[in-house]
Amino acid sequence: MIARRGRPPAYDREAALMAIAEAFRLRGYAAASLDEIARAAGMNRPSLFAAFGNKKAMYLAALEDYRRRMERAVSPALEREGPLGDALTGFFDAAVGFYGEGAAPGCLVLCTATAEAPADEEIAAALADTIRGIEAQLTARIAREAADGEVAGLAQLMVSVLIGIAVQARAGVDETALKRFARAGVAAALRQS
Amino acid sequence: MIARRGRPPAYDREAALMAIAEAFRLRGYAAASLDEIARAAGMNRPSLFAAFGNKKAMYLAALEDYRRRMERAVSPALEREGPLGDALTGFFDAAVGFYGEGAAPGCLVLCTATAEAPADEEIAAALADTIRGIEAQLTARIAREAADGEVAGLAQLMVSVLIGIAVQARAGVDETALKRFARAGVAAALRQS
DNA sequence: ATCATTTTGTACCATCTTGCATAAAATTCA
DNA sequence: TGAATTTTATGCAAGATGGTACAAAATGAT
Repeated sequence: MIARRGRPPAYDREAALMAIAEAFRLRGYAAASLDEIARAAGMNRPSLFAAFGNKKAMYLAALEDYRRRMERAVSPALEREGPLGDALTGFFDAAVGFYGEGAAPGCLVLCTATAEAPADEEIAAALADTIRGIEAQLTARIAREAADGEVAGLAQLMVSVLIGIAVQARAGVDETALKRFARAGVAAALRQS
Repeated sequence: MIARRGRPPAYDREAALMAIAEAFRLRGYAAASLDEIARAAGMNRPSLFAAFGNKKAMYLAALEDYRRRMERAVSPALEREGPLGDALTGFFDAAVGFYGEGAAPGCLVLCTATAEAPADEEIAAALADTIRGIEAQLTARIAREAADGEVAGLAQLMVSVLIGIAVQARAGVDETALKRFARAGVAAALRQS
């Protein structure tokens, strides 16, 4: 433990970042005020600024953090050995669970960054990177089992299923329906591959 | 033509509503200011309020109008007689074209209402209704050709492809890639049905 | 021509928002 | 104990925002 001088921070950076992400997820980027965010994080505004920079920097940090947490939540199921269909089903079940956590359902990136993307290059880049990252991970996993010519198409289809889950969770579709839907999608896509 | 008393309006209601929808699509609901909206519509704020009500009423009217225009743009291709695959491909091509129009790509409903849905019941209802409407239309068309047991799953998969197109268009994916992706999705989903 | 009616346009207000300045508080080091 | 350092907390300032009041303008009716 390195002894730092000065008054010690009263907040835990990881917990604060998660609370910030939750605040943005509940209200969207533009509608979330710094007062709300500060209250959610248990900090006051000057501390927020000192720790994370201005509102956009907070949002970009929240997007990045959320993406990492999402990956930690869904990767184990996807990377598990065994039939591709089981891995994909496990992946989507984990995603449904992850998107259902917290005060508001849906994906922070896919449901709030979309609103701001055309007006802000960095947010658009974060959105595009997140989708590309998901597609890359799905592609790598699918390539272990499927025929070469079908990998890209299958991966893109699975990306759409994930996006569909994120958006429909936001629209109020309950978790069991989303899981059933994911299973049907996987079954339809893998039929005779 | 009914002769109305008083000074005649200087705006065309349909054109104004379309401009309002475009303004919201470019910036999202919360970030779009009434000044921007008024400028886009070629009206000033008092006229805007008189014509469409407050900001949320404007947004709900824009969502409804956008949904109608979307339906007009994609229905003909979907309802055309012939192989289901061709109908679906035509539907998605039309959707890609529709989502690519205007100043910002992506779907007004699927890319901006998602941000506000948890904080506003009416917007959430508009989002859910739009998705349900699309699903119903796809279900009806698919039921004309596919086996009973597969209709629902196929329709849900196609809903996801559409949502995936909307979001990925917003993320900057170009139209040819989106159309290719839609074709691959249709092919994968219809294989051996 | 005058009045009633409806829309337009300017200006305005109250509120909220972002971001920061500044002083108090809590800690380490000498 | 006192100086240095870092965080917290109160509060403030500049600007943007949603919404409206009110007078001018443009039309139909009498």
